[in-house]
Amino acid sequence: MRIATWNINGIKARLELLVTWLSQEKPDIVVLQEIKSVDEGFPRAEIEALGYNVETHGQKSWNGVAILSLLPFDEVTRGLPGDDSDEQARLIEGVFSVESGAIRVCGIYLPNGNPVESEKFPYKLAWMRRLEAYVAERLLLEEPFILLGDFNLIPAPIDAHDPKAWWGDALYRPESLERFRTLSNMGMTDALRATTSEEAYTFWDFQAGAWRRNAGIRIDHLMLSPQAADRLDDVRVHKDVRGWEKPSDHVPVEGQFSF
DNA sequence: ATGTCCAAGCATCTTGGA
Repeated sequence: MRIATWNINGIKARLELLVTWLSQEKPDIVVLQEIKSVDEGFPRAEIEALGYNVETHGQKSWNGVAILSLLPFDEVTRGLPGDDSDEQARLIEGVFSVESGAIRVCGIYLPNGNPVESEKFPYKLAWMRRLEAYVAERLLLEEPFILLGDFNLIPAPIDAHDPKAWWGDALYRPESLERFRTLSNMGMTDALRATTSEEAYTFWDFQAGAWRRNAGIRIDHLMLSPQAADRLDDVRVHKDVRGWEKPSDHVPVEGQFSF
């Protein structure tokens, strides 16, 4: 089974790109971030035409997440618990049946957190604390649980072309990395790093010729419960998609599993 | 030095967000 994450940066502007990629790759499950659309505005018919079941958790203008799946959904959960005043659409989870039982796939768009001096940075850290509580509950289920998406976090120096330039940014500073490490310490495995110690960027800014200079960062991750990590075969970053017509600034990252 | 792109609105540019 192939399970992918992709920050699409606007579903309406990228529909053609997404349809091309889905038709070519036919992944089983895809989580999308930054759909920048309300649920009613999501172009579900075009994606359903490719055989996908579609569940969205959108909002106007910003954020918004979705799951596309060739398998039918057994359950869908929208939103991260822990703060009733939080109206940002950043989490959607689906449960699917496979031969060995159930798998749980949770797509997230973790807050960017910049500028660090603004209220956005404490919101990011608080969101990550809430995510830890959520993950702790999921781990108790002892099922294959795949937490994937745009984490807006650079885990280590190898994950940036110019780590010194990023140090201090909300994506790469001690408070953020401490929260990310906590997820690891709880038992969630960084799938890409379980398969390679090579550079593997997933984002290249639209600005400053970042793609041309390969000035990328790795911020899109698959984090796996032990039961999911046991079934991981490989991880593939679809780097070539960044060079396609009218690309997103992120590329798809795909985990291959023996489910 | 700055370089880009998307969504939305009392709109055809401006603004906020990344």
